[in-house]
Amino acid sequence: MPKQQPTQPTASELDVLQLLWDRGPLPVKEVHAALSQERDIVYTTVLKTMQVMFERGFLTRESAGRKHIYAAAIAKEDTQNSLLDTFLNKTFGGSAKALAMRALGNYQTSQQDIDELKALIEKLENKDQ
Amino acid sequence: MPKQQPTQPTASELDVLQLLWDRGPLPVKEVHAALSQERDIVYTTVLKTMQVMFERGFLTRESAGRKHIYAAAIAKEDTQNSLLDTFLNKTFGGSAKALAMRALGNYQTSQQDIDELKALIEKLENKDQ
DNA sequence: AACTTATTACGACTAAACTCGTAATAAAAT
DNA sequence: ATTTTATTACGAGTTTAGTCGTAATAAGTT
Repeated sequence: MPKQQPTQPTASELDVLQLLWDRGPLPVKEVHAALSQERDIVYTTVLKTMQVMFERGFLTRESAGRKHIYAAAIAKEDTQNSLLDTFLNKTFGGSAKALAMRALGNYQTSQQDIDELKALIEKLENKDQ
Repeated sequence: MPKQQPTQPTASELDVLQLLWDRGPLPVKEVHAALSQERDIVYTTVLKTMQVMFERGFLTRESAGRKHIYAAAIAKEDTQNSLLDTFLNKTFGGSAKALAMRALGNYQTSQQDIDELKALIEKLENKDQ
């Protein structure tokens, strides 16, 4: 089901994508500002990363005066699905159930989370038969 | 909850670990034989990988005549938990529920899987209150 | 003991991701 | 028009993982 992109974004590319998915198109300056709050990183490093991502087709951009405004060119869900597929196979031998149960068992779940999960399971159960 | 190991195994180190977790302690020769069925890989590449893993503390070994028998030194569940934690944060913004639902939605689930999930959710619900 | 073979040890090469410094460019300000 | 400033472009260095070839070692064989 998950659509495999030609190549997957790397870890630091994913950092950039998360930002653009969250906040919409941004110039390099703002991406740098945001990432700087998390870790030490120089402006040109972010710039270079985003230029490479543009070449790789992960970002689009448009000129606004002297600067470029970059936007995510790949969908958040598709990208997550692709990464999930890889991770699932490498680490959990492809067992979605094992992964799901571990995730739920290891972390807090609110009552609302539980309700959503119940609804999903209901749906899966009906789909099956 | 997931115990963070000093460092995490890389992709090809994980291949070795999966084998040792499945089949118990093995000499390099057998690990190479098994991995060769999946992809082209030279004996000394596997040897080197396992030597590095030994230095990193991921494997133990004991001498048996001229050869070494290697065993996994880190537990499967702990390792999966650690990798899951990293992946969850990087790719799903730390939302275990989002990850679980996506995994379940994207892949086939048997009736037995569903039953196990229901049981887990039941348990979570009771734990919460 | 010399020879063959199985295995390990070691070092070097490659590729990818990441990083940053410097140069070039283009806009804005004087 | 010249200077300053913001931004991009480019290239090179670093690190990590992965790969493999060759040399060394130790066991088994003749």
